[in-house]
Order: sequence, then C-alpha cells, then structure tokens
Amino acid sequence: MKDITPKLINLFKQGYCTPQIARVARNLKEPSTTIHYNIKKLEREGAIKAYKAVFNYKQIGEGFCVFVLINLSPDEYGNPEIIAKALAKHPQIESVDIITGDWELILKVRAKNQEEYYDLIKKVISRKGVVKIKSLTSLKQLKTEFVEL
Amino acid sequence: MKDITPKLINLFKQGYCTPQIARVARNLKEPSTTIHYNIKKLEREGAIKAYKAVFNYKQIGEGFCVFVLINLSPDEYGNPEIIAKALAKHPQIESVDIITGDWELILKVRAKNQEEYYDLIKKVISRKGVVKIKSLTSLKQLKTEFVEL
DNA sequence: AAATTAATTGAATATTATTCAAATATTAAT
DNA sequence: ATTAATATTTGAATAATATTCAATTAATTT
Repeated sequence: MKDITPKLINLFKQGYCTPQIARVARNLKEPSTTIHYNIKKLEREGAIKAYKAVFNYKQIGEGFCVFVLINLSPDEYGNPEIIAKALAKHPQIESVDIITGDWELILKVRAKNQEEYYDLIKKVISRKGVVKIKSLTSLKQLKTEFVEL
Repeated sequence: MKDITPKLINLFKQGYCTPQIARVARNLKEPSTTIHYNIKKLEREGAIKAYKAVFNYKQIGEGFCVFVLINLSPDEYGNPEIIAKALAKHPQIESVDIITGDWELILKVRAKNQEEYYDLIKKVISRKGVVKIKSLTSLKQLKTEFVEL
C-alpha cells in the first residue's frame, strides 16, 4: 500500500482546492461565466488567499489543540512581528495573532497529543524573546475555521 | 451591477470548493483515479469536513478579529456544550472551544469593526450563563487557518 | 490456502472550467 | 451632457477535469 493520506492532508492544508463554479452558479442562479469572472476578480485583488480543506482533526491525528498566550521580553515589545512571523512558518501552528492586553501573542496550535505539544513548546515556541507562556488546552472543539464539527 | 461578492464570500465560508485532483495527481506523481479514490475515502470516513476559501479578512470587511475568553456561571460548569453549540451557530464566530484553566470557553470572532463587535457582544455573546467576558483584540494577524497572510 | 474485501489503475464518459467575442453597463474625461 | 474609456455580463466553443466502470493487483480475513 502507498498510504498517500498524509501527503493529501499536507497539500489540502495549504490549498490544492478550487471553487465549484457550476455549483455556485446554480445556487445563485447566475451564468457560470459571470461567477467565473467575479471569482477570478476576487483572487486577482487578493481577497481570496487560498482554497483548502477543513479536517476532523481528531481523525487525522491532530486532536490536541491548544491556545498559547505569550509574553515577550521588553526588548521585543517594539517589534513582535519578527517572532510572530517566525512562528507562523511552523506547520503545526494554525494561527498567529499580535494582541492587546496582558499578552503580546496568541497562537492556535495543533498536535497529535500532549507529548508532541510539549516538544513543540520546547523546540519552537520557547525561544529568545519569549519570557512567559500560558497554555489554554482545548477540551472540546465545537467549531473551527467557520465549520461546525 | 449585481455585486455577488457577499454571496460568494458566504458560500465559500461554508464550502462550495473541491479538491483539484489532477493537480494533486501531478504533484504526487500518482494516477488521478488513485487520488480520486483516496480523497473520496477520506470524505466518506469524515476526515475531511469541508473544502472552503480562506480570505484576506481585512479586504472583505471583516478585519476586526477578537479572541473572547468566557466564564460560565457555576450552574453551567457541568454542561458548557449547550452554550458553546448555540454560539457556534453564529456566522461571525469562527471557532468555539471548551478549554482548561481560568476560563471555560474561548471564541474567535470576526467583525467589520469595533462597533459591530460590540453589537455581537451585547446581542449574542452576553446571554444567560455567561458571567464574565475578556476580549483579546488582534492588532495584527500573521497567520490564520494555516494560511500565512 | 482459499475467500473476501480493499486499493490501484487505464480507458471511456460526463461534467466542468476556461477562453473568446460580443453586448451591455458603469465610470471618467471633456 | 456627451463622449470615451473601462469594467462587467453573458452565450457559444473549446479545453481540461472529474467521475464512472471494469479489470487487475494487493491486503486482510476465515
């Protein structure tokens, strides 16, 4: 057997999907060429970043989900984007936001289990500039990426 | 003019996209029928919930993003899922998680601006059972839904 | 070891996206 | 206001793609 599942998941996380123009056209009762034109315009203008799959993450072995609150050292207050951008590169990190309040950054992280998450904390998230970390572990996900589970 | 953009955005948030089998096949150097079979299997098993678009939310008028921490009243501790599920129904709420720690729920919310967010707090999020709310407003989004911005 | 089930694949077909050109509508310029 | 330029809509033709089907191979179960 080949087991191309992990490869598919990897591709579909980045994109490798496309709008169903004919279906949209039927739904909106407009000619498919009109829909085509409008979608391409949205893509051209940058309003649409990607077309991708949303998974049942438990089922694909990424059931451990954590929101990570991060404090940066005073040296980094002025420019948290360097660290934020570096963290964003990591495939297990779903989202990275610079926020107001008691914490500078919030991450949404997906890992296989607690061990894998701990590994990520040690190897990726704990880095120069990060002085404090608080993990809010998800016990149950009701909705993600606008999709109800 | 018709301005079908909002309708397109609405459809693409839920789904209305599909995998690009031929492109995946080329990338993985496998026959497209093999890719087709494997993708359909993942869908059948429920591992893939939807295919959808990821937007530049600022550009589509949903640039105001907030992580909302919620405390429930002691009566609701035992069954936070009723409230969580009700909140998940709302289209402006991107994600709903039941979490460990000082707070029971965390939401990720997208609105046009602060006013619209305040409206959402009043009309949707403040409800029976919710006793405390803390808003962590996103100043800048580096990555969302696994897509770097 | 035999039988059942699951996965792979090429060929044929059905469906869909895309291109093109013409018509219409919108916006900008005079 | 009128004209010119630009943007959008749309049907028809074409190109590309997904899907079905049937046969082969591989994996699993009995």
